[in-house]
Amino acid sequence: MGLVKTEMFTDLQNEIALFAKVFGHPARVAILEHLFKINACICGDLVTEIGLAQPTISQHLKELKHLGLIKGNVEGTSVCYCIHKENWTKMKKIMTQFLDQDIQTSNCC
Amino acid sequence: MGLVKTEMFTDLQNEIALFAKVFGHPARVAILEHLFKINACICGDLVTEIGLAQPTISQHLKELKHLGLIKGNVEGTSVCYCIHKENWTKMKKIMTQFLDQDIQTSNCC
DNA sequence: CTTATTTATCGTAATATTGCAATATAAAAA
DNA sequence: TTTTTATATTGCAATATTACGATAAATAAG
Repeated sequence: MGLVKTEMFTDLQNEIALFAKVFGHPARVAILEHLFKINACICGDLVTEIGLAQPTISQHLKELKHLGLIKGNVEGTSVCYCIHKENWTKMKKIMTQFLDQDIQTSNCC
Repeated sequence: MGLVKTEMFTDLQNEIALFAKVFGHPARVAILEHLFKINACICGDLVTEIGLAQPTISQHLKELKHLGLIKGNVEGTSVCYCIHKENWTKMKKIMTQFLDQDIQTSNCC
């Protein structure tokens, strides 16, 4: 099928999965790391920085933007992208809570 | 293509993406949450707990096990699964470092 | 040994993702 | 206005993922 049955899960579980999915590609990880490193917003430099074709980068940027993790600012012919701080912080809270679940002493294994 | 060009990225970027990808499905999020909640290891109860078919759950468990995040213990005809603590902690460190990148004041956006 | 029980594997259909060439769009420069 | 530059969109081929029925494998129970 290739079709996720989202209706079987809680909103939070689906939200965690959506955030995780967007981090599930190294190009998007690289894009985000670069946006963090180059504090000043970067546009098409990402195409040369990452090694992928321009349409591919554009598509990855679109997904990151769609989830609200980055924002883009049109500057002439180019577009300046940067991290959407508030949304990043919100996302971080959700993901950290998931990762930080208490590991108690287990009975088996 | 549907083919990720992993060779263009660092080992760390690929590792982050792999961990994130496994969290990118709500069923696997639900499985992990349940394993954390039910401290004692759980086997096929996951099939009834989550609503998916047995082969589907088995497949998701396999992926989690393959990444080392859970381990399974055979107990008679059933298998007891639980969180692999050490590996979970290692993973958490890597993911947290990624999520905790410093957000400096940006120039645009 | 035979039969249940539980989990894993195989095979396959439906859908999603990735990557890029070609092309469209939009704004700046000439 | 025409041309250049930068980015987005479209269309498509290759591959990956998801889900599950059928079935295998392995152990327990009778």
